[in-house]
This record gives sequence, structure tokens and C-alpha cells, in this order.
Amino acid sequence: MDYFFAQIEERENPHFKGKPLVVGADPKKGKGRGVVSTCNYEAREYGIRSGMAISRAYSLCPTAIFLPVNMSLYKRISISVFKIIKKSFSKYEKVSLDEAYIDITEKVNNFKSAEIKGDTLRDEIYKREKLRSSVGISGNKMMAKIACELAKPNGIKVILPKNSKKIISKMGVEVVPGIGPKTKKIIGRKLDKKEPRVKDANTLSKRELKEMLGKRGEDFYCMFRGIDHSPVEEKREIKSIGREHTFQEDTRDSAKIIETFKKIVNEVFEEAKNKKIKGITVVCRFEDFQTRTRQISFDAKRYDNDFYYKKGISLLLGLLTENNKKIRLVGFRVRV
DNA sequence: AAGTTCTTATTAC
DNA sequence: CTAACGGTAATAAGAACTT
Repeated sequence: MDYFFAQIEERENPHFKGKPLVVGADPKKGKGRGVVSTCNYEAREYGIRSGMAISRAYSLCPTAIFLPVNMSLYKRISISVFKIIKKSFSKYEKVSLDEAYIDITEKVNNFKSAEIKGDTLRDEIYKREKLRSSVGISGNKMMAKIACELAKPNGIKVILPKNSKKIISKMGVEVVPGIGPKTKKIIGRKLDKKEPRVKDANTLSKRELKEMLGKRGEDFYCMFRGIDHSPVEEKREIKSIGREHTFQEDTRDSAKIIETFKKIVNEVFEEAKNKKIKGITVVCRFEDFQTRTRQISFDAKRYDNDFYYKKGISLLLGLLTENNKKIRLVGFRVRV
């Protein structure tokens, strides 16, 4: 889906259309602590991007419309959109509320008919939900995703596998999923280039990449050549459930910290009920952004929530007494 | 020495 | 001039600890 959260807000309030719109934390006169969740294309013209500090978005465009995240609304619409997908396709992988991979290998014989299916899906979503979306089509998940990026907004794009390698060779290495700023920097350092492209990275051997980047290096070697064998996975089991909370202001008020901790722990328990808890992790982020975790594992027995809570508190107290910095964030996660 | 657990870092959305 | 930075979840690597 194109700029999903912001597009939904435009649909619900048509007078927002044409104006820069940012969905995310409240900027509070430029002092808010959150980030941009999604913004429309008008906001992007000011340089606003998702993941950016909301205070920065505010300074880039103070006149933009800033809206809080209305997650329950977006979830409801996401369910409707996935119903449309489900009606026409059997094999798909939900990546997030607004993104999915669909495997149509068995349903079509050529890319032209794949494109027709993509068009039909986009039309259907627009007809039912009045929301625009984009489709990318290629021979594997990575290339389909890249095609989709090129298709946006409100478009469709086919990359024939025979053209994959050539098309990505011009692009920055960060087009490959799994390569973020840090990995890009490592590759750039090796190649002596600030903005390494895929074609530069193609000079590196599989062994070199593995040495530099660990086991993922081998996958990257293939991906730099347009090859990705990762399957479309229909069901992924949940391995952990957690909650985090960032305070309005950094604090050392232990009553306040524990009160918040208790609240998020209970939310986690609510979501994890019926599941066996294998371990817990407590996280603290300090005022200087240093982030520390403490975890314990449990045997196969089931304990009551109060037992896990007390274990959590003792981990939290351990983190709190480690130094006397103020706390920015607390979190609690269970392995299930 | 091998297996498990703990901690941190990185990434995606 | 630079930094600013949520929440949820997965994965990898290396250290630390057990068996």
C-alpha cells in the first residue's frame, strides 16, 4: 500500500489531500520525542521521511498536518485489504499491515499474465477501499520488492529476471534487503567508496563478503546478482512478545518507572496468555541512549504471572542500580 | 568440547 | 555545525556460563 497510514487519513478527511501530512508522534512545538510513522508525498517534498525524528520533521515543515497514529483504524483496513488478497491468491506472505509477497509461480506461465493479475488486484483494492497501492513483479522476493519500489506510487512494474542483474547494478547496495546504514558503511570502507553501488560490490568474492559480513555475506553475494531463493512463507510463528515505553522526559523516579513497567508487563501477559513463557528480557535505555538488557530463561514448567513479574522487577532493579543515569525507556519481552 | 544462555548490534516496517 | 530517534520483532555474533 502506498504511504498507508497517511493515505487512510486522507481518505477519512479529504480536505487533507494536497497538503503535507505526517502520521506519527505529536511534535509538541518541535519538542516531541517520537518519530514519523508515515507521511504523504507532499510532506516528502519537504524532505520528511518515515523513521525521522518528529522534531526534525517539524522543523522541515512546521505547517504540515501532524496526526497521531490511529493503529486500530489501520488494522481494520489492513484486514479488509488482506481479505481481497486472500480471495484471489492462496500463497502469500504477510510482511506487515501494508505489505505482502504473493507467490504466483503455479498460477501463471509468463510475466504478462502476472502483470494482469497485479493490475486486477490493484483495481480491486481501489474499488473496495478507495486506496492506492503498488505492485512489483519479478522472479524472486528481493527483485519483486525492488520492482515495487520503482512502481510507487500507484503503479505496477515488471522486472524480467534476465534484466534483474543489470537493473540493480546501478543502484546503491542498500537496495538489498538486510543492508542498512552499518553494513553499507562496512562495504563502502572495503571498496573505498562512500556510496557503494551493487556493481562495485560485485567485485567482491563470496569469501570476502563472508569474512566482512558473516554468514549473511553469502546471501548478499547472490542478491547482488539478482538471485534470492528465500521462499514466500505463509505462516510465521511468533517467537517473542514485548512492549516498550519511552517516557515523556528522562527520569530516575523509581516509583514512576516501576508503575510503567508493571503496566507494560501486564499488556505482555495479556497478549501471551495461553503461551508457555520460556524466558523474559528486560530492557532499559538511558538518557545517553545506551541500551542495556537483562534476561533469564526458565525450565519447561509453567509459572504464574506474578512469578515472571517478580523476576522482571529484579532484573529491572539490577539495571537501575548499575549506574545513576536517567532512564529514557523501559521494556519487557517474553520468549514463547 | 559442546551446548545453552546472555548481551549487544543491526535491520525492517 | 550536528544531532535530533517509537515500538515491535527477528536474527546474528560473540561472550559467558553449564554440563
